[in-house]
Amino acid sequence: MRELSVGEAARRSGVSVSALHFYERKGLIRSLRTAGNQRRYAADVLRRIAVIRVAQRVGVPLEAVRQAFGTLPDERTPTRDEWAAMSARWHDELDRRIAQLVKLRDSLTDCIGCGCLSLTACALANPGDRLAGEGEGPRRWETP
Amino acid sequence: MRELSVGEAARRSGVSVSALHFYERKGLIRSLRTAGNQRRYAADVLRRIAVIRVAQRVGVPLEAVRQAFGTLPDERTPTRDEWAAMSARWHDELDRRIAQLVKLRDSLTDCIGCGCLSLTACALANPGDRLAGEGEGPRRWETP
DNA sequence: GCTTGACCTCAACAATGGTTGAGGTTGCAT
DNA sequence: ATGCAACCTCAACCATTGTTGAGGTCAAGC
Repeated sequence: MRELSVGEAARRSGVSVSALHFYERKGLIRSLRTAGNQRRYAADVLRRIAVIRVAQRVGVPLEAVRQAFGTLPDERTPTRDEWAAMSARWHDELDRRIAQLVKLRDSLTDCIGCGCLSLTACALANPGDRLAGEGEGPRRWETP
Repeated sequence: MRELSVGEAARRSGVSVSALHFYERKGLIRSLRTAGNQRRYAADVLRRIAVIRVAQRVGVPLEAVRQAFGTLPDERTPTRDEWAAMSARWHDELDRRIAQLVKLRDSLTDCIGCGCLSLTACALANPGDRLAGEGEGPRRWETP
């Protein structure tokens, strides 16, 4: 069986049929149609869905995934190398997220020690690593 | 200055006034009111907001934060120990998220090697660590 | 005492990521 | 050839996390 119906794709990927419709509307996946207008997916749709799920687990919005998929060929199913390149980018993304969380966790540990949770020096209160406030942002909060 | 107006709280925490209103509606923060019905925040609101931001960065929904805040005293401002207990829980949560991401990243590395991205054995396709499929979920996808 | 900026409430709207339902069609098995 | 599950489209709806605007009030300086 070279092509998948929506139902099969849904069962095999673990996402709902309506989600597949939705992804298609958003340009994340693509379907061929039978004479009777029913969707038929090439096998690579399963990889795409897997990537979508990975992205969602790390908080990457679908629009970003769509753009990442933009580097894949549209008509033919991607080669192993093309997938590997995409995977490598996700790997880097994961690295970044992990580093961010580790930093966050360690900051939190420090904050338990110091009693703070919203100081200028506290990474918790400073998202995006824009720590040095430029006039705006959190101020020192005088401990009682 | 023992009490903060919305504007001050917003400037010092880095979130918008409308977000503060929103958090209050959702029961995440609490305000006293002046004779003229304007909000006045106790200083601990800044910590609460910091915690909210941490939570959001790791993908915890506000409702969960509200429940976590349920363990804090409602009337009096929390003691350092009470905050520390909360922080410890967040620390554990962060640990879990980090472990998850690391696993995800390493799985991805493996997948680059094996060329897979949606196999039964692949953690990427199996969120929530429910790896052993019980009949449902992803099936092996025969490599070409 | 008057102006001005900060504040109030309430309702509507926005983006994301879908789900649900109505109303109709396809395709496989018997 | 007919019945039934699976499919189709389209529109409406849902939760989350806010923002925007209208219409009105408060408070502090001049």
